[in-house]
Amino acid sequence: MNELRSSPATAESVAADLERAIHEHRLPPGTKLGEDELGEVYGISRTTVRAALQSLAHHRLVELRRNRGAFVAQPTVREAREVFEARALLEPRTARSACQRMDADKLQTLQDHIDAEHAAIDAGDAGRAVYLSGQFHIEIARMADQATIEAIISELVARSSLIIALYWQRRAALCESHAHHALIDAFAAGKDDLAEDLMKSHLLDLVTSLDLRNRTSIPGSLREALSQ
Amino acid sequence: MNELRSSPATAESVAADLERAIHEHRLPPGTKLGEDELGEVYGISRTTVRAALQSLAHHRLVELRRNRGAFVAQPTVREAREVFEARALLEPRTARSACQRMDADKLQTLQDHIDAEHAAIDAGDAGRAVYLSGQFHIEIARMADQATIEAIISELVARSSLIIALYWQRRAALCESHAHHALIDAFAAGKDDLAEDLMKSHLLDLVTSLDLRNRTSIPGSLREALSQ
DNA sequence: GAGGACATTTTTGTATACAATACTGCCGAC
DNA sequence: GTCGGCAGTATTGTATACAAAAATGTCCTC
Repeated sequence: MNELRSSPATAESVAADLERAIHEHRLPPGTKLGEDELGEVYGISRTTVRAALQSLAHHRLVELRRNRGAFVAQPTVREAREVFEARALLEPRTARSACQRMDADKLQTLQDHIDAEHAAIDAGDAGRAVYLSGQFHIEIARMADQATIEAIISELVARSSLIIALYWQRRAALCESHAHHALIDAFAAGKDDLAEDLMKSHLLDLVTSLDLRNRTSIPGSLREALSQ
Repeated sequence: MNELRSSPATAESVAADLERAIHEHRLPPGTKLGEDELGEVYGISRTTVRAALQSLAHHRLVELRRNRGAFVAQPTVREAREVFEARALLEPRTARSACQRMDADKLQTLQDHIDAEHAAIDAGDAGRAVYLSGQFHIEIARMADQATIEAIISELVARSSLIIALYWQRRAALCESHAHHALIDAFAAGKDDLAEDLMKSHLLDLVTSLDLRNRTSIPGSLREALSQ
């Protein structure tokens, strides 16, 4: 995406670029992220690449194996459950707070998000739709005016994106935006109790839409290659 | 602490060492962490030091200012409130889960923690007492068998340690261990509702024991120097 | 022909050298 | 006397070079 930017890429910009690529499933779980390769792509040295990879590793988006290199993380079934457990503790109450601080501008921002989501779905860009769907949750946390919780949710949303890439069973791609619509309605009506409940059940729906049976899709990329 | 270890220090060990030093308030908020200086102390190059500092920066324990260097973080009053807001969302429910999975071994582990805490207090080592007090909370999260939530709480506890260093008003140093005792009792009795409530009020007590008035102790070290 | 050991190659881990940026002290002008 | 600019110094940011580890491919032995 940024191969030919004028100023040299920084560790932060590379990390952001990679994070987005992972988010949008252009870099699927298990992908090897070679340092030389990335350095060549972005026109920077391995030093800077390593800084970016370390940053992503701290967010659990890439796994760093000693003397082996960096790989796009492959959350286990257990991790998947845990991430949504954590989100279930944080997001409903955060949605309530956001509802209490809602105003016309914020409502419009959320509406724009949903519109962009729909546009991505219509364009057949599922990866981008997932990304935007996650951003919707982060935006709500931001509106709750809790920067710390927002940062935590951002991380969990990013990991959720990986989880969706691994465990999503394509049944109804549109159920999500319906839930998001309902949330906006609750926000607009100022019904904070409802917003909290909607978020709670929305997250529950998300988990149940995943295929988290204890099959062996956990470990390395070899299993995936064998199953093809 | 590790100046004369046989094998060379790794980025991880340096990060752990620094984290502990920050935890125990041996490195107070605002302390400059020069790369050359640290490299000399641990007998490693700046490359490794930088990796450790970046790791700590991701956990918000140190602040990285571009072309300025690394400093032990100085959470603002706002951040302090936010950190405890997040803990209030996560820890009570986690204490409940831990209670439901409690057994004799785990109870003993928690009791040992408290004993160590008391020993540190008796020895006048307040820094270590704060560290152990934090570990108590992390241990509970671990017992809830939620690695993801445990990691989040670990980060919040570490930041809480900085907040305590900055905003703690020394009144009753022993109120904490009393709350921890009460929690153990609830665990032993298997009263998960009580455990959840106790954790909730314990966190509330912690916040109220801080001096979070909007005084100007926020920004750089200059303000602190002026007030002395 | 199969298995294991060794050498090769590739890739990461670490240190060092250079460049860029910000800070400190000095000097001159107003 | 104070303010503004300028040079020197120190520290971080980045790149490159070297060392170590792991993976792979080849060859020899059984």
